[in-house]
Amino acid sequence: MALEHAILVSLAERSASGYELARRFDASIGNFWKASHQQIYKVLGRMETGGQVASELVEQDGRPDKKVYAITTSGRDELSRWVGTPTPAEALRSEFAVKLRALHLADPATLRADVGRRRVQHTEKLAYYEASRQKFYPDPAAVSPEALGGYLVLRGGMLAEQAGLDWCDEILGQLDTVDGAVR
Amino acid sequence: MALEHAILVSLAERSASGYELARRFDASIGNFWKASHQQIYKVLGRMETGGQVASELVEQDGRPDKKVYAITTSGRDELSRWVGTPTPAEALRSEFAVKLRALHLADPATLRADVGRRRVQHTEKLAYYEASRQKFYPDPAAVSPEALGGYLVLRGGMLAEQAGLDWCDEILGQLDTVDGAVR
DNA sequence: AGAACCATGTAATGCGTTACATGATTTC
DNA sequence: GAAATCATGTAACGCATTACATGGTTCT
Repeated sequence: MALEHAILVSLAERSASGYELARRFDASIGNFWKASHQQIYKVLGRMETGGQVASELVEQDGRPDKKVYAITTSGRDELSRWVGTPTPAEALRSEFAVKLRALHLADPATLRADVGRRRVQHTEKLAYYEASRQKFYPDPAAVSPEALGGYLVLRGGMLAEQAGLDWCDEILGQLDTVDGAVR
Repeated sequence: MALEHAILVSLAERSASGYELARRFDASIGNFWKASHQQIYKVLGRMETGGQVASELVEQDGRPDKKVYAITTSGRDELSRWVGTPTPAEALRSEFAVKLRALHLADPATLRADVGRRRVQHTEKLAYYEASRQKFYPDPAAVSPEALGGYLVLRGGMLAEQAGLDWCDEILGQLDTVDGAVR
C-alpha cells in the first residue's frame, strides 16, 4: 500500500488539496510514483477515515472551494514507522524487454525507429532531471540534510535514465552489426 | 495487456503447460515480467477462448496430466502485429525512492542497513546475469539473430542492476559525508 | 469562441496478489 | 517422516486505469 505512504510523504512536506497532490504526482514525486486524481481522492477519503490525515474546507472566490489535507500526528507516526521498515526488492517490469525478446519477428526498420524514439525520451528526461538538479541543488556537496532525500531521488532518476539510454545505444549498435553481417 | 504478449512470446519459443510457463516466469522471462501461476492459468483460459493458443491434454504416468498450450496462427499474427507497435514510455515506480525522499525522518543506522541490503541484492543479481551471459552468449559479437533478443534483454537487466548498485553507493557516500559534517 | 485550468468526485472494468484447495510422487 | 516438485485451479480483495460527470474562471 505504497500510495498512502507517498501521500504522507508529500503532505509532510506541505499540506495540500487532492487536486494539488495530483499536480505534484504529475511532477516531482510523480517522477517515481504515478497516481491519477481519481485514485488520490479515493485514498485520501480512506486515510481521513483512518485518521492519518485531516481536511479543512477552504473557500475561495472565483474558484471552487477546496479541501486542504494535512498530515496528523497519527499519520506522522505511521510515516516514521514505515521509513524504518526494510524495503523489499523491486522487480523490474518492462514491456519493452518482452518485446525485445521477440525482436526476430519484427521489421528491422520499425524496430530501429521504436528504439530511436525511446532513446530520445531518455535523453529528454535526463536533460529535465539535470535542469532540476542545477536549479534546486546547485552544489551537491552542500545539500542540507532535509533536502538530501530529494537530491538522492533525483540522482536515482538520472542514473536510471542514463542506463536506459545506454541500453538503447547498445541495441542500435547490435542491430547495425547484424544488418551488416546479413548483407 | 502485456501478460498475454509475454505468454505469446514464451509459447512461440516453445509450447508449454501452465505450470511450465509459471516456472519460466520465475526465471528467464520472469526477470523482466513477473506472473504467478494463478494469473497465468486465468489468462491462458481467456486466450484459449480467444483462439490465440490451443491446448492438448498430455497424460503422464506417475505424474498429474497436463495441458500443453501451443501458440496458434492467430496468436502468431497478434504477436507480430504487437512487436511492430511502438512501445509507450514506461514510468519508473519505486517504493524505495518514495522512502528515500523522507530520509530525514529515518534513523541513520537503520537506513544505512537498508541501503546496504539493497546493494547486496543488486550485486547478486548482477553476478547471476553475468553468469547467464557467459553461459548462453559467450561471444557477444557472434550472437545469432534469433538469440539477439534474449541477449539484449539480459544486457538491459545488467545495465539496470549496475545503475541500482551505483545509486546505492552514491547514497551511502552522501550519508557518510552528512554524518561527518554533523559530528 | 475555444482551450486550458481549477476542483471534486462516481462507476465500471481490468490487472495482480494472497489465501485456499487438492493430491500423487519424488527426494532428503 | 518431512519437504519439495508436479499440476491445476477457485475466491476474495485491493490497486490502477478509463470513462463519465459537472461547472465556473482565465487565458489566447
